[in-house]
Amino acid sequence: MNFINHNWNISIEKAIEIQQYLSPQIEIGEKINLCEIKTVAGFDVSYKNNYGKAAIVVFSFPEMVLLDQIVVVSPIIFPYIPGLLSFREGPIILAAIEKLKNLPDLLIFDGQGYAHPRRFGLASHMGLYLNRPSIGCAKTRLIGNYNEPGSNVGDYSYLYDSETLEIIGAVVRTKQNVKPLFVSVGYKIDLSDAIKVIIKCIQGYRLPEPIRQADILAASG
DNA sequence: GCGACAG
DNA sequence: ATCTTGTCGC
Repeated sequence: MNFINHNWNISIEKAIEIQQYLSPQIEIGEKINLCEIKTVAGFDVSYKNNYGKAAIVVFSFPEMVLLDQIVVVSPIIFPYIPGLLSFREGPIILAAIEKLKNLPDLLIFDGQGYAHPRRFGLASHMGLYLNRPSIGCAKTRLIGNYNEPGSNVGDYSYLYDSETLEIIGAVVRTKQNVKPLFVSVGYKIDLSDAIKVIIKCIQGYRLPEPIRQADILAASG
């Protein structure tokens, strides 16, 4: 077993080991400029019994015109363990990506990126694995402390590691009077740009459109 | 030991 | 994530 292309059918201990080994490789990824991004994709996975349904929805950027969508159903074996989500959803997400004709320029995931115990959440893992810029966009917090962000769309506060006080992400208001989103760097993008992209993807709802549409698609029949 | 804990 | 009805507010 090598490392970036590691096996997915592994033990919990091995999964943690892989995260610790791969996490440092996130910083060697050269950051991209937003002007290079022409397409963005949103990912989501729904569950039913022992099966998962992964959905990918691709939009042009920054125009936000729907370009493509994919759905894949497959058995899910790895359990849900906070901090190890990528080992549960990674396989089915990669299977769905294989059906895309073109890999989008930027990938947005429903979960954390850098705002993770080992700085290697779902978005970071997928971004590194696919060598593509990625962003973590979660509906709830996994780790970290923060103050409530302002009430206007676009307002945000920082998410800090509770022990080191390092900035690990941002808490972004994407809709007035609605709970904020937890945005963090995935791969090859800085936090400032990640926040900008998420805001540009907001089309009147709490969730950025790529994720919102993927949610709807994964939840459908 | 107790509480927290992405989806 | 998923199980679940009505209900308050913009």
